[in-house]
Amino acid sequence: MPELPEVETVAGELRSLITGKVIDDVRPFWDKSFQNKSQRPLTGQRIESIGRKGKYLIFRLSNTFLIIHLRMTGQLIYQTNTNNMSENHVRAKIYFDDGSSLNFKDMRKFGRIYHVDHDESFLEKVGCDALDPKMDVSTFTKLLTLSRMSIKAFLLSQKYISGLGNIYVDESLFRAGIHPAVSAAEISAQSAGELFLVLQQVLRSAVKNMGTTISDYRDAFGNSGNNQRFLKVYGRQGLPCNVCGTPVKKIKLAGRGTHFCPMCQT
DNA sequence: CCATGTACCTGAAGGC
DNA sequence: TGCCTTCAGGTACATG
Repeated sequence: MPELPEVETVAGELRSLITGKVIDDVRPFWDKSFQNKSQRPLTGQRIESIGRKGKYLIFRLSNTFLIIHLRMTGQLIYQTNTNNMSENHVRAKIYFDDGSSLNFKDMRKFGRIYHVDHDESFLEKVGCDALDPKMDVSTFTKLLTLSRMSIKAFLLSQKYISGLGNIYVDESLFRAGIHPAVSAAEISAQSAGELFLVLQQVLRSAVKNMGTTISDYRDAFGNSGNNQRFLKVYGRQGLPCNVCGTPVKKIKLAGRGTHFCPMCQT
């Protein structure tokens, strides 16, 4: 489920909801969902700030960090005594000393909460975030030349540039007019530059739309996103391309369902 | 280096 | 109604 825009939406909401709160307890209900890699106690630590790198959420605490990846179906729902929330699929709960809590719901149990001493070493293999100012046109263009993978696989791999997933890769390649099977290194500098601008535009407008909900994604209040209304190829297989009318094709590439217009993307 | 398959999980949807 | 297969926003790991 969640890619950069969805994680960014949740991060922004949690920033105003739980920054400054003090953790009373973290309780897992599915053991694998919470991985404690620190000797230090969580109880009594304050949430100092909330950040994000790629699809990872980073809670900076007084002494340690909580790092959360939602994988396919993870949700972080904020709960107070005044709102009621279904307890279905709750895999872990973070309790605060004011009685409120953050609920980690995850139907498929792929998501993880890590408690670690250092965030940077834990995330060192994750590439620069796609919306980080350090990622610019010339950096992106140079990165492409490093790999002969298909551009689809390149963008999905989180080690060069992070935050993109299956939906936004397909949407960006469509808007840039690039066939998903083209090898990254053989894309011209000119068209790599265009791709980068399109990529950022697609991500930014998805953030404005509070993310894309296909089925499971919900924000911290349990609400769906709105960006699914603006998808041009993802999930539109068999329907006419809204630029040229050719039916949108769906193939398997890099192990994932891949949607594209065979006419517009070369 | 790269592509492919499998594993991790649950549930929805489609074919028969 | 039920049974079976396939698929799903992600990633780690094994195998040629």
